[in-house]
Amino acid sequence: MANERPFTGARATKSAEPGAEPARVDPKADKRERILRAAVKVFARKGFYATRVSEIAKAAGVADGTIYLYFESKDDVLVSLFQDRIVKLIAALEEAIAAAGDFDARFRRVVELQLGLLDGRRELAEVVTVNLRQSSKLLKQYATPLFSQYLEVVAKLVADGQTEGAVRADVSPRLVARSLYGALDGVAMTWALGGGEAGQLKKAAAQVSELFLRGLKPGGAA
Amino acid sequence: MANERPFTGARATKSAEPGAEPARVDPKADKRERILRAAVKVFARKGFYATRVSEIAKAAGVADGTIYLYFESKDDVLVSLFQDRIVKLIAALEEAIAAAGDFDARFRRVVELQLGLLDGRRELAEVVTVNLRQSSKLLKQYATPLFSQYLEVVAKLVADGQTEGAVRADVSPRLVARSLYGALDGVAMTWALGGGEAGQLKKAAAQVSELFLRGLKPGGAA
Amino acid sequence: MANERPFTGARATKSAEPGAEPARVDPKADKRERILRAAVKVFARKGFYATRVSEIAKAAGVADGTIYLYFESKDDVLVSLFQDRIVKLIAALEEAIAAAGDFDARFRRVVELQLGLLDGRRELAEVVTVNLRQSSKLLKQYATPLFSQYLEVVAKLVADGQTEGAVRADVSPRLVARSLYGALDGVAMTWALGGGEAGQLKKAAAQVSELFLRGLKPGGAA
Amino acid sequence: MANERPFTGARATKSAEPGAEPARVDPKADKRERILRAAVKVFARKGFYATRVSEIAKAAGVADGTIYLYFESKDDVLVSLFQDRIVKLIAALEEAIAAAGDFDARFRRVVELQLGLLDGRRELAEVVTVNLRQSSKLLKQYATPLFSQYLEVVAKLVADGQTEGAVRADVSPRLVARSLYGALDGVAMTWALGGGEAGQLKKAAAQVSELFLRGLKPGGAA
DNA sequence: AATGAATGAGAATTCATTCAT
DNA sequence: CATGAATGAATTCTCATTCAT
Repeated sequence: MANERPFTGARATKSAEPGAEPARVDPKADKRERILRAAVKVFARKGFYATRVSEIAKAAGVADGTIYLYFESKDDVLVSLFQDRIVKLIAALEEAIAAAGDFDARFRRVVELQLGLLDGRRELAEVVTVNLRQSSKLLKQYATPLFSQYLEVVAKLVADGQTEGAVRADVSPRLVARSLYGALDGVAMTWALGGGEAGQLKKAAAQVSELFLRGLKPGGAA
Repeated sequence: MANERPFTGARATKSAEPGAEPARVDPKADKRERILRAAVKVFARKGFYATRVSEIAKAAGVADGTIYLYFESKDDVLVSLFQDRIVKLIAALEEAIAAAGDFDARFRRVVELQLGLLDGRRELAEVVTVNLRQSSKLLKQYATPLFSQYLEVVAKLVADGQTEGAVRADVSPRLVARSLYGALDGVAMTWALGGGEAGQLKKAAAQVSELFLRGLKPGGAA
Repeated sequence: MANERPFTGARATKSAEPGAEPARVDPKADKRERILRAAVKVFARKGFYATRVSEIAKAAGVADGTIYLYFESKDDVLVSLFQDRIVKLIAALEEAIAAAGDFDARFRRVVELQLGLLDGRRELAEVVTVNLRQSSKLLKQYATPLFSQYLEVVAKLVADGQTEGAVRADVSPRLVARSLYGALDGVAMTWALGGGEAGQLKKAAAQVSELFLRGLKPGGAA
Repeated sequence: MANERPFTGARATKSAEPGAEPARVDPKADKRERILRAAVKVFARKGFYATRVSEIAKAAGVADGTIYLYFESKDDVLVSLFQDRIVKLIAALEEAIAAAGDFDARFRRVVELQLGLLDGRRELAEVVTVNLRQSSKLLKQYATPLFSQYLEVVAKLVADGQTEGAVRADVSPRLVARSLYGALDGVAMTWALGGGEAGQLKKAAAQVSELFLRGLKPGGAA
């Protein structure tokens, strides 16, 4: 029961990223990935707490003890899942925002990106929308900073939209970010808990984008 | 080893409230309430899984065993929390929607209602937005039907708005309901995990309403 | 919550003894045996229900959890004790009966065998005569088939005696088997609950054999 | 958890036998009987340990707490069952033995008496042969003296038979008593755990008597 | 006497984690 | 690196018993 580990990016993971592009996945990263992928499957089916470490091990085709060569603890598996994902997501969002286009185009890309990453991956979506809230440790210790960073990126986009005149001045960018996060999370969760049919999230993305963009447009009181 | 209890409103609680206003809280309901209130406090602080039944008992000022006179299990405490709340919420929403006013007014009331019920109750908000997703049993067995009912109510409101011509015909009412739920949930969660300062949720409600109402208004492509 | 396991010889034990003489006790069987032997001691002293699993573990020199690597439950420890014993007993009885000799000789061997296996093992005798009746599960689920098999073996011996003319035709072999079982059980129980002095059971065996053999002999109404 | 109470006939039972013949059962004794009768039913069905005090109460049609007005504890219910029964049995045996007749007649009456008291009462027979061995307290604290007394009565009968010349001199009366007890117990137990069909025990009694009487008869080595 | 709600000690079992091989 | 047997702390829930009514 290792407790109160302050947030740092470093963890048990011994895969000492040897710089360079990860063109060639080394066997270690390979096994780590295999474990994470197995964890997603099992978490989605049984929830974080009901999942036994031995089940993850079995699903990954490794021995129980092997999990601990790549992760500090069961919690750490979930934390890693979260971090791997959100770090990549933030990077992708920043890239999408940095690319050419007006506010609407950038906003649409942001929405599409987030739902697109989950479309066709029902299990991952369930883990992201449900299971990530199941570890108190993750929530209270690791999630906040990265989550705030995520919100900042979106809030920045909206604020820039205001500067450009593409967004009403009387909305709080941060609140829009929180609402958008929530809307996308809610849409993905209901999708995952329902059938999780491929393609539907992409379609939903267009509607959500439209809804928010119209909602943010200047002029004409509601 | 009573398992797989199909969803029914009935639970361990033996207090068969015979309608009428709860003018005179019978001691039983009183104790049940005390336990639920204590559970909210502890769940919010430690999360559902990290919460010990004995902690709830202590916080409620009863013996451990007493919990089991009113609830079937620890899970059932959370389930009850959820049910008590969502049943009341749905009723309140239906009332709010049935009251006079155009679509905009009704929509605003729906939003205000939901955030208003949480404003000033940080702990409850945290339980509702975070902890309710922590019991797999709740999620997979109890939540779905009631949650669907909730979505239906909101979707119906939107669909009626379309009939009235107050809402664009090209949005899916159900998707709007899912988005709105998510947005409100996201706003409440970030509020609760942040300070949870009283009054802020109410203010947020106005902005979220505005955002959605504008987003739903017919005419002028985004 | 694995329940209602139908009777099979297979249990938690993973040690698949591949026949052969146990010349080389594998560590697993070794530990299982250690646990069973410890259980006999503790059951005899405190009774099945008053015995704590932790007491068995302590007496066996293993951790509490280790018990569960070899047995499904506390009940299963008793069940295993019973099965291991009665299976061996039945085999030994069949062997004793198959060996040369007239009915009297075979009957005497059967009696000596049963009391001989307990003589000098007071604790085991107490467990067999008293504690085995303490688990309802054992009694109602596992014991019956094997116990019936035991009765059959003895009844068969008596029936064959009738064929040979060594036993009165007007007794029910099955009833004789039930009576003999009871008599031996009663003698062993009173012996165990009294001092359990070594050698006494053997002596009792001769008298009990004599009593039954004379009782079964044809001719001369009682 | 009242412990180590030395054996005395007195227990919680407040029904202060008011001398006189129990011609008119007072309501108190009535309720005590009701509870005992209910206990027999439940013990037979579920075993002593698996039986809940509340189940006995329910079966007896009284409140849980009422049990404790008539008995000190759950153990005491079983102990009382045992004592009530064995005291009456011993008295009846002594009476049967005191009555006119030769050894054979008296022996037959003794056997008939014991099996006759159980014939047609399957549940009682199960309780007597199985459940009475389930309370360590009963076994180790209360049963021994009364059980010894029972054995003495039978042993005395056999010893007297030897004096009369009706029984071989080379048998131990005490061992015969132990064997007979066991045989009757075994017959009754197998009867109870099997169907427990009425009438069969009486028939068995004749055969068991015959078996033992022939076995005890002097003359002609086995 | 009778009730039954409340108590709280108690115990079987689970399972994350370790570490000898 | 990998394994998986062993550990033992930790926790839910049960149920005999009490006692205010």
